[in-house]
Amino acid sequence: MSTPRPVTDSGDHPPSRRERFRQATIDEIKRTARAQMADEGPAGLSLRAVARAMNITPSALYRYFQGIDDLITALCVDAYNALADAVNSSVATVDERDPADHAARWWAFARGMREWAIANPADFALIYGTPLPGYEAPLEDTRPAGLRFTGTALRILSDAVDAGAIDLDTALIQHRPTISDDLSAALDAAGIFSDRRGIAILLGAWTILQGHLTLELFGHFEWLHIDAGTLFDEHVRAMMLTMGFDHAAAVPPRRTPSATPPT
Amino acid sequence: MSTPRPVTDSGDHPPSRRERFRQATIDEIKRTARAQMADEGPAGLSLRAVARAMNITPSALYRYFQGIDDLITALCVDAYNALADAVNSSVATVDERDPADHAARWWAFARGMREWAIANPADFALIYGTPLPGYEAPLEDTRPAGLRFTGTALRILSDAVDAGAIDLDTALIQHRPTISDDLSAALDAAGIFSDRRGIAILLGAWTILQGHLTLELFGHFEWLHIDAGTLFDEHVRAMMLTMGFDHAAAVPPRRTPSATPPT
DNA sequence: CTCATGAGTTGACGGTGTTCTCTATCGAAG
DNA sequence: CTTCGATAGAGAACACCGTCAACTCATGAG
Repeated sequence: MSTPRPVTDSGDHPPSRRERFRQATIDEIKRTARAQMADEGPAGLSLRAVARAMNITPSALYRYFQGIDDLITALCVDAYNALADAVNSSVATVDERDPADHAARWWAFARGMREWAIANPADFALIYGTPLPGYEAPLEDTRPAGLRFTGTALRILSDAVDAGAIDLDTALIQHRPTISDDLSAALDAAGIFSDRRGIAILLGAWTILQGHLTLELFGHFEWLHIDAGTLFDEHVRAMMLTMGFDHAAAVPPRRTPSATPPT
Repeated sequence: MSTPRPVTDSGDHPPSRRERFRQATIDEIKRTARAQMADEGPAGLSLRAVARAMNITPSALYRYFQGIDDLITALCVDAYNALADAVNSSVATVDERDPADHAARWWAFARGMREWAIANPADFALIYGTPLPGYEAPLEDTRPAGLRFTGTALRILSDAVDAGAIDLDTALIQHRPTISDDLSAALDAAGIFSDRRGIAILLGAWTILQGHLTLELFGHFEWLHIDAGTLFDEHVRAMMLTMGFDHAAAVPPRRTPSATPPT
């Protein structure tokens, strides 16, 4: 489906000299594009500017990407993976201390997401902000990477429910959403969330994270001169109470003092 | 500050023939620009395309707007005002039935916002989505319109607290955010929310609305094949419980059956 | 009637994504 | 070591974009 891209590799046994150079160029293009995106947002990305920064002709980029849409897709996949890596490593530091502290795992997940978003605002905007004008993400390339993040959240919540750290009956969210048969079958196969209320809880949590991060990163808290970090913690705390977490009252201390992220 | 724009009006007593024509042209430009924005999002707006649609030269537009940024600012202000009008009229229909039903007022506010956002996704993205690449909104023009919306929410919540429909002590959000002295003074002058917990409650509600609407409008619920309308109601319901509303258990019937908005 | 002011056009500049044609180099096969 | 196909890149062109300067022409006020 997406293979008409000009590629060198026929077999994949040893990365030949040419293929290594090719991969290095692809990496440099993506790196340059990300740097440019960081300056003026995802919509400010420009093939010609990337080429200029690399001392290369714009048309030369077409040896590596079919066009700017293809480059954007690659950046989207990288961003999804980077976000998933960030939250996974954040949760992992809890796991190696006490894998049974499910509330701490969720805190690590939420804070890990925020820290990644603040460190990489352009990537966050790319995947969770306004869709780019003429661009439609090819889901067959993008979805797997995107589901890694969702999967981590799903696993944390599912584990918490199984361990009794979340009591679905005391959760304020009691909705059982109707979901597609595909997803339903996938969940049953994975043996998680046979109680559909978990889906609603996950969606509610996602909504709050998305809401806070878009408001914060897109500058809507600035005129309030409010401490966004503390506010985020309060949102997570309230969210955990509505989710049915048992011990959510205590906000764990923050690793980094509440510094305003550089805008 | 923003008056070097070429304007005709010296006095404002009778709108002269010229000024009427001028205003009509301005309206047509904004209408054309909004139609174009609706097609391919805020970042897809193009002065030349607007001029083309109006059978006019691009440079002619500079008689009416200093540049594309100035046009964007005008569209932002219009969007803020349209949103405020939408939620105000939505709340007004409740008020003329029973102004003391504070839960119903909040429901009307929330649903009014969603209905407006679904009907005008480009305008929503313009003011609450990813900031446009080179554009920085001039706050002195934009803020007053933006505050109309905030003010409506503030008033509904304040009234609800005063009437006892919201019990701040039972709210899950107990945070008292530190806010700027300006805002603090303004609140005191208006005699609302001397209890700062109300601010946190307002911010929490705003976060959920923003989160749900960006997720829904930017297409992140599509692969779930979920009923976004029902999900929204559940989010509002849970939100009202965390806010300390007393009778939030019942979701009021929807006026429009949950039809998927045209994408 | 005069004439400044407004609306509008024309043409240019530098920027953008994209495509086509051409050249030089690399790497492997003979 | 030579040959030759594949690859990387250059260059020019096209249509689009925002913006500006100079110019024309009609309007409306004195």
